[in-house]
Amino acid sequence: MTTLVSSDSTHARQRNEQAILAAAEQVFACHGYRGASVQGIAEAAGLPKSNVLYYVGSKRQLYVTLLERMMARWNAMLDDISIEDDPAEVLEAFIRSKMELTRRHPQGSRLFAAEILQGAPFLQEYLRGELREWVQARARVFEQWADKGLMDPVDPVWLIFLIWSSTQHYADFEAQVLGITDREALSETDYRRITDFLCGVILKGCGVSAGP
Amino acid sequence: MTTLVSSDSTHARQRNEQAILAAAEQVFACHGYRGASVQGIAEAAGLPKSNVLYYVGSKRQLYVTLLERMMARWNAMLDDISIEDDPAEVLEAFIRSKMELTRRHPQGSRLFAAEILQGAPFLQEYLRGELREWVQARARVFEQWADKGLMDPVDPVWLIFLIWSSTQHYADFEAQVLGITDREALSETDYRRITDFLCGVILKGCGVSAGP
DNA sequence: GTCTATAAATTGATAGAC
DNA sequence: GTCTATCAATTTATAGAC
Repeated sequence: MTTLVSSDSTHARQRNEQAILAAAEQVFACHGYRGASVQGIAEAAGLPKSNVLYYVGSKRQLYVTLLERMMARWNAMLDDISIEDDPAEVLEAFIRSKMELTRRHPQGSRLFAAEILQGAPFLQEYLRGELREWVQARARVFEQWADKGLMDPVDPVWLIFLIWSSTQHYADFEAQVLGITDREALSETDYRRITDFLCGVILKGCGVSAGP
Repeated sequence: MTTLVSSDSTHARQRNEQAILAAAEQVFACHGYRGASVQGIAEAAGLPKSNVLYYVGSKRQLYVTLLERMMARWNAMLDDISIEDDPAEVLEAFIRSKMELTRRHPQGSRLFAAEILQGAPFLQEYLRGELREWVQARARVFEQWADKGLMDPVDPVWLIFLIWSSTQHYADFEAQVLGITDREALSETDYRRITDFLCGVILKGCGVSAGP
């Protein structure tokens, strides 16, 4: 009995929470933390405002939950590398997985951008800790590749930022991309072509040739 | 007499308006249109809220004024090119002037990013009109260069987006860049090195060799 | 769990004293 | 020109009926 009831309410809870998270990601991405209103999120989720606050506690908690979900997606993308790996394979996989994150989670990507844009008040710790060490570990590998003549001696941190920025652009500046290219949306073919373009230019640009 | 008085008030007006514009650019860039409050802008400008509204009319007018100022800076950067020009020179000048815009006007660049992030409600017309034609005109020149074998046959629009995104990144994601590189600010030397890096990788990456 | 009502603070904007 | 006082609307959040 309790099982049946709690099963029903659990389903209702899960369904509502998912609707709220999706709606909130869109609204926070569009207007930033301060610009987003719980009212607006509730309307986008098709629920009364009170229900939204009942489920998520507060606007602040909701925002943190969304940031954490986006960080989890981001971390799932970051696999380890070593000097023995092939530079071309690693850089290409790097670009492709980052672009896939943009394509699959454009709202989350924009939410992340809005957070950084306001000075990253909620993500300072993550940026200066976890993420910084990840970047520096990769940078060291890139430098060793350059020492072995496998790629040009470019600054590895600027290279990582180049990959991040050029892929992130298609989420954050989607409105500009669509306006200039006169599209309603980017198709999977568009994404494939853009990714191929970025792989081609960036790999060639830092002197990495195709794998063995 | 009238001249003297109006001269004084004109100076006061100009001084206050400049303070308001600078403060508003910072606050709008940080929190977006909806997230910014006239109160917050007034505090940043060191003026009472009423005075801000007295000078600029309304929050909306202030925002539009700032967008127009940023568009003017942007347009001042966009010089014409033709098939006779040297691809290496043009692409390098393109990257350098865009990076200079980022360096000189980081707040304005972030304001622009926040506007696009929310779907460009105020800039739709500009994006689908003026800017789109400018991009397509350049794209045609790039294609003719590729036909003449002066550069690789890459999609010119994706190439323009690559240049825009990789330079814009150092304004929009400044908080991330500073956090990861453990800096307080980017120095002029940093900007020079990043610009050199981007010129090197992008020009080499699309098969453009150094000028004659 | 769901909803209405409401509290307490803040929003953009204006009126009017000085 | 500058400021205080104030408007109506909206903000986050909670209390309590059902």
